[in-house]
Amino acid sequence: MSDKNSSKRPTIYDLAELVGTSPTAVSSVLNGSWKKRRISQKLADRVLKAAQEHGYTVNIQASVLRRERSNIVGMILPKYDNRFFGAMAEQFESRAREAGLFPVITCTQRDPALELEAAREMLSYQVDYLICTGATDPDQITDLCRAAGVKTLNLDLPGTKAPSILSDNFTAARDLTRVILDACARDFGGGAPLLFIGGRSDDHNTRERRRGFLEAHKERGITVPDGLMITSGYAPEKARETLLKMADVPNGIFVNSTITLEGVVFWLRSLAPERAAQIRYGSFDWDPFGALLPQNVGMVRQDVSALLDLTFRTMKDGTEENTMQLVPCQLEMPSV
Amino acid sequence: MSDKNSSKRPTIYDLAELVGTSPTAVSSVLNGSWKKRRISQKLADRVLKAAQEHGYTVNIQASVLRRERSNIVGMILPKYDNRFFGAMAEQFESRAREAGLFPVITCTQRDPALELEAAREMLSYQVDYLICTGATDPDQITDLCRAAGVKTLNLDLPGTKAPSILSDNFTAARDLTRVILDACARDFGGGAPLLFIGGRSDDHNTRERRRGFLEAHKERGITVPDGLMITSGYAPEKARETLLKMADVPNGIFVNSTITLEGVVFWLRSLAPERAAQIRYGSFDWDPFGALLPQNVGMVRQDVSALLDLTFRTMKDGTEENTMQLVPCQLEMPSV
DNA sequence: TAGCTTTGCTCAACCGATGGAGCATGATTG
DNA sequence: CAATCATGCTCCATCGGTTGAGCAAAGCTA
Repeated sequence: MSDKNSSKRPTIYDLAELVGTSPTAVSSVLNGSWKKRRISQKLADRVLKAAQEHGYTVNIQASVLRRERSNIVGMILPKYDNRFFGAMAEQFESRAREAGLFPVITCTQRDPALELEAAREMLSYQVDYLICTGATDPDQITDLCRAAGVKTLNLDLPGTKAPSILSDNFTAARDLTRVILDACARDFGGGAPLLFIGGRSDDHNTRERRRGFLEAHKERGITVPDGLMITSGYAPEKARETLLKMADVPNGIFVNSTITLEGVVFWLRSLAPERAAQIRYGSFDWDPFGALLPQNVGMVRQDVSALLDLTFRTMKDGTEENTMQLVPCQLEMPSV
Repeated sequence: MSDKNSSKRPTIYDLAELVGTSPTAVSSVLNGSWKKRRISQKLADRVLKAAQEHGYTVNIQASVLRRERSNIVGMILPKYDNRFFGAMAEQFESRAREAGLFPVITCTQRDPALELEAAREMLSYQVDYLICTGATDPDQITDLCRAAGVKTLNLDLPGTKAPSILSDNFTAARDLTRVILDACARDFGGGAPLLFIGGRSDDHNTRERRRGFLEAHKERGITVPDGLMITSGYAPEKARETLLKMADVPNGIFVNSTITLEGVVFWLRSLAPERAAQIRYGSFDWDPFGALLPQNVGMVRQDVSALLDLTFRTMKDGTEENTMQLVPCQLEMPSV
């Protein structure tokens, strides 16, 4: 006993011996099933006291191995490098805990191979449910998990084989575009059409935002040439290089993510102040500092709470159908 | 067999039956110990093929339960809401994977109770090692883990009972303070002493930064009144309220984190442009957009790569001694 | 060809928690 | 007073993978 305590964690067997009872009794006291098992209050108290004193923590591996459900919920996330994903991670964790579940998050660097590997790892952990956030190829993950009897949900990017929950990209993009167009009209008496920069043309959100972008132009009878729709990735450097090489950058820019915005803003810094003053932009995705930059006229802020509310509700429902639920975004305007 | 496949994941027993061999052989092929166990290449190939075809993934719970080491490394992190912690999380994950370990990260909202709960949860997962990042009370966690035979390491905030790895807060703060003082001297011909805002006076990093701040003043023969050292937390709102209430805000401000900077910048926005133009600040912690705000004269960027290099090296060493290793920071100046 | 080594595999115990089945008591009922 | 029931516990198999021990067959040596 004492030698065990010295370096190893106590198990229910150690506690049972200490208290003078059976491992089963200890287990049932510690996992809360003791009333059903007709363990006396007196014994329960003694077990709890011993557990407390010896710093007992359940061995999840053993527990999960034996049970049918693990109560572990997994989330895969592309990155931790912006406020949206950061908030998703934080809120996912706290909601899961509230629901008595164990959250496990892993980040996949927007790499399809890593996404699959991460999904496999989650299956290894015996997750009961997997939330795929911003996955490049969510259907492949859904297939993998379904084969293992694990339900999945697509968050922020839709798939076709499991429920999807996403922001209403179209409407938000249209509204943001209107705001940028208005700002250009107000400050420069023109400036349309705008430039659309960032994202990938094969990604659903980018397509929806582009649709909203075009819709706002169409409303005003403006046509947008193909050369003004630049969707060659989210990377800041890409955006910056593109802008540097571009002969005629429009006055107004629709930036498709805060990560891309980094590149845009870097480019802006390289311009002569007079030229820079002739630029207005808005971005899809919110950042507290980005919101305060001088030429910024609006940012779309995704509603993380609402997205996760819906996510947990859908998870509890247990739906496996290919449904798509949209959540409105907030449009944040500079409070100048 | 077939009915098992329909909803459940295959186990080594299923594969053994499929291939016509023993579970032991399957296990050893799949975990790489088969050469030592003198399994033939031929059998190994057949097992691997079957595993591939049936989408086998190991049950980590079972595997870890039996082994002495779990290869799981835990990290607790206060928040995901800034670039520093985001980068720490991403790089920790990728380095752990490179080393063949399974990373598990959880965030604790700067809440001491949650920190303890998270540490307990990590023990439940049988982590081999726990990295406590920015923990409020790291020693308590070290005690808890040591009782369970698990080594810990304190990252970013030091403890007294386990190795600590942190940024050289003193030097970086002194250098940043010099930069702000220089900017004020250049732009306003004075402006000293500066205001120090953000952080907690009971937190080691804040104390070190304050020491560097005072040192830079002392070099120039400037004394700083107590009223200019405001360390009532990191929250943006606090900083903003404080500044709003303050009678005489100095021209130069040392902001102790990007989170606090949010409050400072918000306050700046509320000033008349002429007044705002009379302010210069620098911040401890880097943010790409924060770096571009007009009155910003410098940001301290912690060297995440170096911090994690050292962390993994210390982890491999297995030291348990109370040592403290410092990593220099980078000082990023606006590239105007 | 007996005796030894190597090759290629299987057996069975085990990790820690869980839950169905079961077994003494003591209390209650007809 | 025997039969029934409630109480308070214990026994044991089990989850899936790992590992030390062991065993049969083939190869090699003297």
